Amino acid sequence: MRDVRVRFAPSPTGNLHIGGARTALFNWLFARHNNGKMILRVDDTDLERSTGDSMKAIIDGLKWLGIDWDEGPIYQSKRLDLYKNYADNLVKEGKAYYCFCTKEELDEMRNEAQKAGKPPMYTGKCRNLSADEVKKYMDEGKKYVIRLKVPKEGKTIVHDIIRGDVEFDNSTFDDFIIMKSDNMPTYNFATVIDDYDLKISHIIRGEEHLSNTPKQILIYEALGFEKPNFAHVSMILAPDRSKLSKRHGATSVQEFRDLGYLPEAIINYITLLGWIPSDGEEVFTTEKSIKEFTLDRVSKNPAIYDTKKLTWLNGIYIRNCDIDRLTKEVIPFLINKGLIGDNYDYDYIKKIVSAIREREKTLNEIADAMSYYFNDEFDYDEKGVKKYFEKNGVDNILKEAIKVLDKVDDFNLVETEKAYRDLIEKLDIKSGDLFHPTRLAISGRTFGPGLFDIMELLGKEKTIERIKKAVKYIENLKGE
RNA sequence: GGCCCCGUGGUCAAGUGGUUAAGACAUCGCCCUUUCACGGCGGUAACAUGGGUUCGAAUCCCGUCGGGGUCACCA
Repeated sequence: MRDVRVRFAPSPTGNLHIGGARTALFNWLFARHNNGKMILRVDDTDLERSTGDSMKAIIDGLKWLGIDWDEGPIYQSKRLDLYKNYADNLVKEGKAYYCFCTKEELDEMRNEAQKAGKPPMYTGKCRNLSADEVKKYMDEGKKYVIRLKVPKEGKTIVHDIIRGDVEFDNSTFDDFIIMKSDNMPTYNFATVIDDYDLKISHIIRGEEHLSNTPKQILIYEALGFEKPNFAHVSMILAPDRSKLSKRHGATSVQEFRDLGYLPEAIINYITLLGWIPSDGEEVFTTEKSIKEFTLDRVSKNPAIYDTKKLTWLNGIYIRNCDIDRLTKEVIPFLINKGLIGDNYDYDYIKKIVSAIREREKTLNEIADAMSYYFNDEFDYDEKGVKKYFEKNGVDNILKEAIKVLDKVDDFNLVETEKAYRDLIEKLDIKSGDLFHPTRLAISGRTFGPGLFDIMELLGKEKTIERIKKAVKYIENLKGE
């Protein structure tokens, strides 16, 4: 087998969506598995729609995910001479020809074909123009494109690693354009030339390109190039089985990042959309997928992405994440929510993160769950109030709690718990009668880390202050 | 519309002629527990459909239906 060289070739017309990310990932896994090279190429021959911002977004997205490349980015727009030369040669060899048809003429052709109930194909009007005619039109300065002479008979077969052989009848293709009138190559033409020029061994791309592949093969054959191997990965669909778009919520890796997902969780998840290790274990490192990744194990079915599973995976990665890294990841979310400013106490935040992380699934959720550590003004959970604060005698229990907590000198997890346990015994109440209202008083919530963890983190002063405030609140409730 | 791809529970997904049709997420119930989460145990739930081939089909063939893609001087 020749050296493995693969490429990811986005067109810079938007950000990196999860489908593109998965295509990049599968290329990358394949390259790394085979000790091959990964090449990043930018298919920017559409001058109208290509933007630098979008390219930057795609590169950022890839880097953030940890997908790197060995060569590139290579911009097609900077290699125009290459395409032009090959196109001119094809014309010289009689394998392609100049076409001077105008947009209006083409539209008319299409309309007539439609009327006749035939597919809207180019009729080959300029296919047999004489040299004189060509010269005449050229001299007149008429705009032209270059079309490939497609054989009218025979079949073109795509040998696809994932799908097997796929046959196409050549009669279903017309003489398609390879060079546009602005001297830019069309996608199919530029792709073939670059893939050849860059010595790409395996073209791994989305299924939407499968129908284009026979055309590309026709170009390979006209040019006399050796063909690469093809593998078309199924598409990722929205939950309603339609094509992914903005209305389906987060679809780009940037959006998932802003929602608080970790890159390794996203990588793990999108790998799972079409591939699974031989042991069936669904949580795995990239080392493992690199080691095991082969194309013949890639699924043919289109996949619908399910954020629930992504979220579950993210929770696992959050729980296993290095605490310093996790803290650093959470801080921007905290700042964003206005919970902390630029001068923050890193060690304090780290302690809170470590108390909270195991019950949250995204960085965003962690930041939300941390609010009461920084913010004294919070509302009590409504259901919690009904359940715990409106119970007879809670105010007295909490008053007793204040007294015992006040006597705790070393205000830590062990000592506060000891004080509480003693109080429960003394008052002869159930632990929940004290724990639940206290939790609500100091955090406003009915769930969260262990009660004494919260107390220790909050410190004596704030803990007691908040319980006092809750007592007042409860007395107010009774007064009404 | 022509051509092409795909069709196993709500979702991902094992399975390649003989299985009680795995597993994971989600969902439901129970257990653990000061709460929530984690974890553990258990439940509900699938071979799109009709014909073949075969002793025997989720697995092979054909039709139908459904979904998707593509047919541009977009990529």
